[in-house]
Amino acid sequence: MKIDPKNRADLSAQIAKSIRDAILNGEMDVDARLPSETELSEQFDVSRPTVREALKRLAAQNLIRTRRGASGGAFVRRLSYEEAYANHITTSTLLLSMNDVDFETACEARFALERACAPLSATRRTADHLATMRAEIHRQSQPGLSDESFCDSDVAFHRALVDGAQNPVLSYQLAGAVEAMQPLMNMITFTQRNRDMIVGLHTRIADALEARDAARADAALSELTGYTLQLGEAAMAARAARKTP
Amino acid sequence: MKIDPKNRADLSAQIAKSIRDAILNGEMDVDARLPSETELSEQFDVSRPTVREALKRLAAQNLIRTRRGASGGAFVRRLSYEEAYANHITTSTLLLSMNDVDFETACEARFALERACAPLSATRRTADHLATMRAEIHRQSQPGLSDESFCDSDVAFHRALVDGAQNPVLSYQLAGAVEAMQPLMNMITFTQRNRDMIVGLHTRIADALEARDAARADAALSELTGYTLQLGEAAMAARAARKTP
DNA sequence: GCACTTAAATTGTCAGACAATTAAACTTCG
DNA sequence: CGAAGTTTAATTGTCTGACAATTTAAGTGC
Repeated sequence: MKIDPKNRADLSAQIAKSIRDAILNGEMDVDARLPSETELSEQFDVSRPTVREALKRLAAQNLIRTRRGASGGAFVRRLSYEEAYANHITTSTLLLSMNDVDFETACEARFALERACAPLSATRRTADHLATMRAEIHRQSQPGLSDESFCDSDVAFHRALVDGAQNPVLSYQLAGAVEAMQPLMNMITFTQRNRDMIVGLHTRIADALEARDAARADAALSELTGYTLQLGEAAMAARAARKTP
Repeated sequence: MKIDPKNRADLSAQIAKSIRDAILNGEMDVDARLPSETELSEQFDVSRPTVREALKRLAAQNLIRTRRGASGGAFVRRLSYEEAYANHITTSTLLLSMNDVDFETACEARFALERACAPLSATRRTADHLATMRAEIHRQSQPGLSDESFCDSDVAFHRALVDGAQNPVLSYQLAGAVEAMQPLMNMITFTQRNRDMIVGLHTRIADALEARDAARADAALSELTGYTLQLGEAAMAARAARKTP
């Protein structure tokens, strides 16, 4: 396949990179079998544990899967949407939490992207998408719902909105923005008045999509953006005040 | 830290998951040191190679970094934007290529997201962003430029547009959509007439952003969307015709 | 007090072995 | 001959023990 320079530093990382590049460059098709660990160790002139560490790196990125037994081995794996979603969401969440992204920035990004989906969703949403949105609105209206469940439902509502655009690439990119916001949203305490307001806006969005009215959907989303921003800033201010009284 | 159930299957994956969850749940702060490999192997009651495979999985996801020597070890790593970008882009590219996403879908997603950035970029773009865009426009006008270089420049132009929104979260999410399109764009042969048309639209976008005119920017982007779609479909049709003559 | 040496801790790598799993080849019996 | 069961070979998963490389800290001599 490919060899390493004389550089004897971080062998497993080098080997992993070498194989990863081969996959990314399309030199290996989906479901192609990699050489066995023993063969790889001979090819790269390293020990089997080192090869194994390299393969585990690739497995961690969902690039390969392994099977034991005769005619087993490591195989190039088709990256599914579901896995990519999950990966994207954890990375986005981590990125936001580790880099102290402020609520305003995350919120702005999320709603800007959602508004990009709205016109497409107005055209293409199915009855299923609408039903999901209505169901989530109903759930959000239940009294005694915890803040966390309210947020969950909020995410589900917006996910349905985005999925309504019927563009998997869009859904994939949006998932990162919408889901990664959740930890930040969870810091907010939603009073009954807040919830009523949000439910009202959600209803307006659903109504607009039902009527296939992109402009009205956009207007409601715009209002929701402003309102969420307002709630978030109040929550952040309260939080800051508690920390330095 | 945390232990495994009696389940003796895929030990290294289990251990990796256990540690990853601890990091994601915020149980370990950035730069916190994990126990040494020997300690971990005792804690989880497995051998050191198994622990090492688990750690390599985490390293592959940029969750930890390791240092040799006394007071070395594995440390929780702050995920930087640059790394997350790179990760996001390779995943997006792989996802598109492995799942045979058609040009239309990818293109639609990309421009929908870009149009979401345009209004913000019109408000916030700096002279630097404008300068980058102008420079790339100039580069695109050079005669004798290869198709690949033209695409590179196109990506750089659009990246500047997105960065102009001054929202790192937005830039991060957009990077996946814009860069992942490149392999698809590279299938297109850009004639001089195509290029003139695109350069013209780019100029209109840059002019609009310079004038901080969101509506004009949006209009130009909309036209560019249609034109790119048209080029792409022609290229895909030609490609299909070549395959089955 | 400062430069140098030594020691200790830790990851990186290696070699060889055995267990677990799987598919194919082989054998046996109806 | 065919089918069911058995053996065998290939491959990954794990373990043990060892040594090398690297880095920090402690000690030592002047």
